Amino acid sequence: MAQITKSYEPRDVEKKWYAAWQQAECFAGRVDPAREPYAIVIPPPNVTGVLTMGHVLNNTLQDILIRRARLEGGSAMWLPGTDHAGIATQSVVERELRKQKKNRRDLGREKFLEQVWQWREEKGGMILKQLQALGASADWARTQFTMDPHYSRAVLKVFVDLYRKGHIYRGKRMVNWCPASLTALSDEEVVMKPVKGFIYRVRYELADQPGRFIEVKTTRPETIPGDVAIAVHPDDPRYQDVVGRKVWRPLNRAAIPIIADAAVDREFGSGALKITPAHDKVDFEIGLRHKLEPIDVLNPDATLNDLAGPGLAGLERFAGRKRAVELLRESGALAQEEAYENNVGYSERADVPIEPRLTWQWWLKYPRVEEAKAAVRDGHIRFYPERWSKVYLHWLENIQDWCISRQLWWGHRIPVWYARGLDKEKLTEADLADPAKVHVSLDGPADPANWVQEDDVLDTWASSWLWPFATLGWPDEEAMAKAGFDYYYPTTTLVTGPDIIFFWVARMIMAGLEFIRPGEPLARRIPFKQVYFTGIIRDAQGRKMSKSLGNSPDPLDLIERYGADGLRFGIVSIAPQGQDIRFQEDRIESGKNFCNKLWNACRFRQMHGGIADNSMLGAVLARLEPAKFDADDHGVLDRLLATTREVDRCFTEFEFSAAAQAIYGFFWNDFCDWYVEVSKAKLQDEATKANCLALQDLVLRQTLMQLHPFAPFITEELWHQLGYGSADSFLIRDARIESTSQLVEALRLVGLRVDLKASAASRALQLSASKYRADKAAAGLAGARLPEVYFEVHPAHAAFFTAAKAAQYARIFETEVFRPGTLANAVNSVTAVATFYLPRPATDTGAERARLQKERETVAKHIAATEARLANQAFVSKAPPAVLDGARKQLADLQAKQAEIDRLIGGLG
RNA sequence: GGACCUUUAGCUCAGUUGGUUAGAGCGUUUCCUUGACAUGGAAAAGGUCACUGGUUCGAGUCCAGUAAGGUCCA
Repeated sequence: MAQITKSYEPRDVEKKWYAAWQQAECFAGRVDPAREPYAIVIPPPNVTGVLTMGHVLNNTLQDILIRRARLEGGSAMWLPGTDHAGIATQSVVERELRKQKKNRRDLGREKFLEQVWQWREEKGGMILKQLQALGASADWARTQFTMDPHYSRAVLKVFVDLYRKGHIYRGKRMVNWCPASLTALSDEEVVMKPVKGFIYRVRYELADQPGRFIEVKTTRPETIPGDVAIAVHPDDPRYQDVVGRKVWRPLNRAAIPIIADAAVDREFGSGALKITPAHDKVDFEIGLRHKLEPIDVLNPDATLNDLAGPGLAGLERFAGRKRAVELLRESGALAQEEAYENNVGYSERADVPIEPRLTWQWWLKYPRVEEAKAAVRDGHIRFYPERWSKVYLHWLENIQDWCISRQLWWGHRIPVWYARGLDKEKLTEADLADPAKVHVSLDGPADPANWVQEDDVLDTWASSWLWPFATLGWPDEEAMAKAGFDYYYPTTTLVTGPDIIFFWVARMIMAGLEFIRPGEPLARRIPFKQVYFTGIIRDAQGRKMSKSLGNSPDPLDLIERYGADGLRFGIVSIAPQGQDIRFQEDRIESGKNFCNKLWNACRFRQMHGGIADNSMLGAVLARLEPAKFDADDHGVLDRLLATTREVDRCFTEFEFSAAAQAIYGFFWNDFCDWYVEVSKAKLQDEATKANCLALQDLVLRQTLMQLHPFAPFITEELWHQLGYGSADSFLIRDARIESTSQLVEALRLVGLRVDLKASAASRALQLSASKYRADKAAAGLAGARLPEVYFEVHPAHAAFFTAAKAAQYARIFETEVFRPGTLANAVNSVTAVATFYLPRPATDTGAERARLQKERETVAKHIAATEARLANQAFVSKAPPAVLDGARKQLADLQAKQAEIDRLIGGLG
C-alpha cells in the first residue's frame, strides 16, 4: 500500500478515478427488477452553454442524489443531454456569419442549417465535458439532444397528435414580437422592466368643431399614425356629446371616430384613450369589438413603415418617437411632456423591448390542465420546498394558450404543408380544416411537389417538455424497451431552478399526463415524483450572477484551485433549502480544507498500524473488543450513530447542506478534535491499540460512505487506501451504505450497544477540558505545557475519571504529569467533572481571587434566575416534568459549583 | 394591485412540535511549529433574535400588525 501523502492533491486523484469509473461502466443505469429504480433526467443545458455556478450547484445535487441511491442499492440512472436552444444557437452562428459580412438569408435555409450542425459538432455540448470535471456520474452512453432524429420525431408526432385532437390551431393574434430575433415569443419569454421615459399629452381636434380638443396620454407617440379611434368610457359625463363624432389624428392626419368602450379607465389622464389595435393588446381587443381595421405602422424589425406617413417612415422606432414628438410640438398638438416610469416587456434572450404585434402563429391549448393541478395538489408530485406548489397552481389557474411557433430556422420545422399557390396570410378557418388545402402529418404529403412546408419552427420548450420520456425512447417501442422505459418512468426526482417552473416543469407534467400510459392512473403517467427547486446563486452583494457584470467565477478555475470535491462540498454546504445563495469563495476554500482534514485523519490511521481486514463491515466489527470500550469509545460511536441518523433524515427531506454540515461537524469536532487526540494515548498501549484502530476503521468507513455523494473522488481514493475495497471494486458502485438501524443491529450482533452514560461522561470531559484550557489561558498560562497538574474528581464522575484513565488525558490537559491531589496557591479550574489545580511560577493570590470572584458572580446570576423560575407556582404546576427536572438539576449543579468556588476562595486565605 | 420569501454575532447562515445560559463556518484578537493536518491546534471578544402588540408558566420559535429588502404574477 502506498504511503498517504502529507496533503491532499486532488488533480491526479480526480483524473484517475473518473477514468476508472468510466472504464468500469460505473455510471450505467441498468434495468434490474431486484433493485429499486432511481432515475433523474438532467435539465438539459443549452447546447451553446458553458458551465456556470448555477450548473455546478444543480448538477452537484443531482449527482449527490444519484450516488446516494447507488450506495443504498438502487439502480441509479442519470440521463444527460443538451437542448438545441433555438434562438441562442441560431444567434451564435449568425454572429459568426456577420463577421464574414454575411447573413443567414444569403446562405438560404438548408446551407445555414448545415452550418449550425457543423457548429454544434465542433463546439456544442462543451458543458457536458465540464460536468465530467465536476465528477458528474451521468450515464453518458444515454446522452440525448433535442434535435436527434428520434427525439425530433417525438416532437413532431406530438404536434400532429395535438393538432388532430384540436389542441393546436393557427391564429392571427397579438404576440410578443422580438424585433432583434425577428420572431414571436411566448409570454414566459418576456420580462417586465421598469423604464424611465416620458409620457405625452396629445390634443386631438374635433373634426366638426375646430378649436375643441380631446386630450390623450401616451408613452408611444410614434404609434399615433396607427390610431384608428379615440375611446372613452360610455358613462363618462365629460364625453357624452362627442361619442360617434370624429377627431383629427395629429400624425398622418386623418379623421378617426370617437367610440365608447367600458374597458377605458376614466381615472387615467383625461379619460380618453387612443386606440392603436396593431400595437397594443388591449387596443386590439377594443378594436375587435368595434370592428376597426388595425393599421400596422411597424416593420418586423420595428422600423416605421410607409403607413406611418411622411416624416416618420423609415425611422427606427426610438428615433421615430423623438421625431413624432417634434412633429406634434410643431403642429401644436403636444400639450405636455412629463417624466414617467412604466413597465416595458423585454425579450429575455435579446434584451430589447418587445413589440406587441399582430401575426399569424401556431397556438397550443394546454392539455390536462386539471390533472396537472391534481397531480401536485394531491401529492403525486411533491415539490421541495412545498411553497412552490402555490406558484405552480396559480399559473395553471390563469393559464393562457401557448404561442409555439417561432420565426427561426434552427429547430423542429412545423409539420404542416400548404397547397402550393395558397396565400398563407388569407386562410380562413374553413381553409385550415380542409385537407386539400392544409396537410398536417408526421411524414408529409405523398406528393410533396404540390405542397409548401410551413416556414416556422417550434419553440424550444415545445420539444423539451417531452424530455422525461422522449429521452427514454418514446414513442418507439423498441427504443423504449432498450432504454428501460417501463422500469425508469416515472423518473424519481427532478432538480431544477424555480425560474423555469412554468417554462418547463409545469409543461412536462402536462405532457406526461397527456401522452404516457393513457387510461392508467395519474401516478403512473406523471414524469417525476419529486421536484427539488434549488436557490439562485448570487454574488457576495446579492446580485444575480451574469456575464455582463462579470461577477461569476469560472467553475473550472475553482476546480483547479480547490479540487472538484472542495467545490462540491463547499457549494452544497452553503445552499440552504429553498433560499438563494450568496456565493463566497472562502466557503469553497473550507470545502478544500475539509478534504485535507479527511485526508490527514486517514493518514494518521495509516501511520499507526497496518491495515487489518477492512473488507466488509462485519470484518471491521469483528475486530472491536466491546469489553475494552471506554467512555470515549462509546462517545464517538454514539456520535457516529447520531450523525448517520441525521444524514439519513436529511436525504429524505432534501436537506443537503444540513447533511454536509452534520458530517463536517462530526468528523472534525467529534472525531478529529477529540477521539483522534485521545487515541494517541490508547495507541501507545498494546492493550487498547487494536480496539482503538478497529473503531477508527469503523468511523472512517462509515464517514467515507456518507461523504461519497458530496466528495466522490477523495472518498474513492481513501476507500482503497484503507483497504475497504478490493482492487477491482469501487466505492461508487459496489459499496452499500448501512442505515442507522442496520448499523445498530450489526453492532448488537458483536455485543455492542452504546452506553449513553459513558457517552455523556466523555462529553462532560470534553467540556471540562475546554473550561480548563480557558481558565488556564485566563491565568496567563495559554499554550504552556505544565510539568504537573492535580485534580479532585467530583463524586458523580469518579467511576469514569479514574487516576489511570486520567493519565491518558495528560496530553489534552497540556501537562506532563496528571494525577489526583490538590495544590495550594494554584490556579483553580472548577469544571463539571473535577477541580483542577495548576501550579504557576509566581503565585498571585489577588489575581486568582478576582478571577474566582468573577466566576462566582456569573454562577450566582444563573442561580438566581433558575431559583426565580422554580419559585413561580405557575411554572411548577404547568411545565412538563422533564423541564422541571432539568431546571432542578441545573440548580443543584450550579449550587455545587458555587460551593466549590467558595471553598477555593476560602483556601486562598 | 395580488401572492410568496427574507430580516438572528462584523459577514454568510443553522435554530425541528414553544422549554436550561440562542449555535456553526468565515472574519477579528491572543497563544501554540507537540509526533495526521499551519489547508492545522487552543482560547477569547462579539447578539435588546427588524419593530409593536397579543397568546402562554415560558416566545428567536405561535398569532396580528408595522417597516425594510427580494422574487414571481397581473
